[in-house]
Amino acid sequence: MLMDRVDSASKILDIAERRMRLTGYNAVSYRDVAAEMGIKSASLHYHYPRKEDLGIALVRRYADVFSERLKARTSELSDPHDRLAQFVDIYRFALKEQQLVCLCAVLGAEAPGLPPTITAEVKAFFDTNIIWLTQEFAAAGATEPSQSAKSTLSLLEGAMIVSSVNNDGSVFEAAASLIQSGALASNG
Amino acid sequence: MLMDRVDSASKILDIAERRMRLTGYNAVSYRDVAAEMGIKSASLHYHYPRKEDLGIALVRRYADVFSERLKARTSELSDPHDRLAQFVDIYRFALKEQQLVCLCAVLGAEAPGLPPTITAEVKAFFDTNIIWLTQEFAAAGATEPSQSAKSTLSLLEGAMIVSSVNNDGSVFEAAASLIQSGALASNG
DNA sequence: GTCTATAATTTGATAGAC
DNA sequence: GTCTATCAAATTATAGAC
Repeated sequence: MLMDRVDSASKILDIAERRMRLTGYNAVSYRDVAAEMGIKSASLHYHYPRKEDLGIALVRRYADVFSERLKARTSELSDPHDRLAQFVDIYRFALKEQQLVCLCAVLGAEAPGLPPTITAEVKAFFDTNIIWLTQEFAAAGATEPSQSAKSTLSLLEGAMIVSSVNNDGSVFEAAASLIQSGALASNG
Repeated sequence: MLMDRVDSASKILDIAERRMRLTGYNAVSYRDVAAEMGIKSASLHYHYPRKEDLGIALVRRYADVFSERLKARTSELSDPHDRLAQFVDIYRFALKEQQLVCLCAVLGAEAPGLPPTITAEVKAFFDTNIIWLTQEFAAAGATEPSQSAKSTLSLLEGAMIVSSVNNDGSVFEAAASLIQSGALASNG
């Protein structure tokens, strides 16, 4: 029937991503990921020879999925305010529905201890986010679009962590409503 | 001469804290900390039998030092705006002078993978911060002091991570100036 | 308090059969 | 692509001498 057999490589990424977003890079082992998949750890090395390879693939896919999701949600919206709301909602969905913090917030927090290639991918994700946000704030007429963008990203990433640790969704919602209020569109 | 011999227990905390703020909990080993101190890892276990004990002591001291520092900086200030500026400046000092992210941002990002006792200490740090900030925003006449407090903490923690990964101090400064502009004192 | 020595476990990784 | 088998290294932790 050619059933729902997703290829192993992407299933590995699914499991590893979820675990890394919960516990960080170093707490995730090949054995644990393999066990959750129902295969042996040696088989993981066939797909991702070194752990660094897995990490890079993880962040790249994460960034790609984010970009596609953002594009899909905003392609038919022209109002920067509406587009920004979609940006925020992607983060909200991850935290509320998946109960997961942003992968790049987790890896970013331990960045100096990661292979530099992985840190570079995390930085690229942040950069892409800031560029997108800067364009939106510029279109919205913000006085300092770049500063608004940096603060918006920082606020969302930080709110995910605090909200997660404190098990208090109101932390994220405070951040989300602040962003959508337009308070970040004017300079400090 | 009774020279500057700081007791081992606190020197261990100094080294372990710095390393954990760079790489996270799991990347820090007793051997590495001991090597940096010039002693053997077995000696660390005399002071902190289990790694969990070390982690708890680490976060507790971090929270205590933060509280004392905040008190010292604000005890003679009555203007909430000035007091808030001191709060922000403690975070700024850590990032700019020590080149370190907040310990609780790092541990918070990997919280589900830590011993629950350590996660509880991280949560306590966030709670204390939010309570202090809420009082200040209330005194400043904010419409929703609690929401302002949560967003302020989230913004600072997130800005430290993004600023650190991107090696871009302007990320933190954008957050700092936003907070001090009073933009977070009104509700979304 | 620090040492030597060592145990028990986990980890990332490889070789080679199927 | 997945397996068995195995390895070298690292990790947390303990026992007991000094």
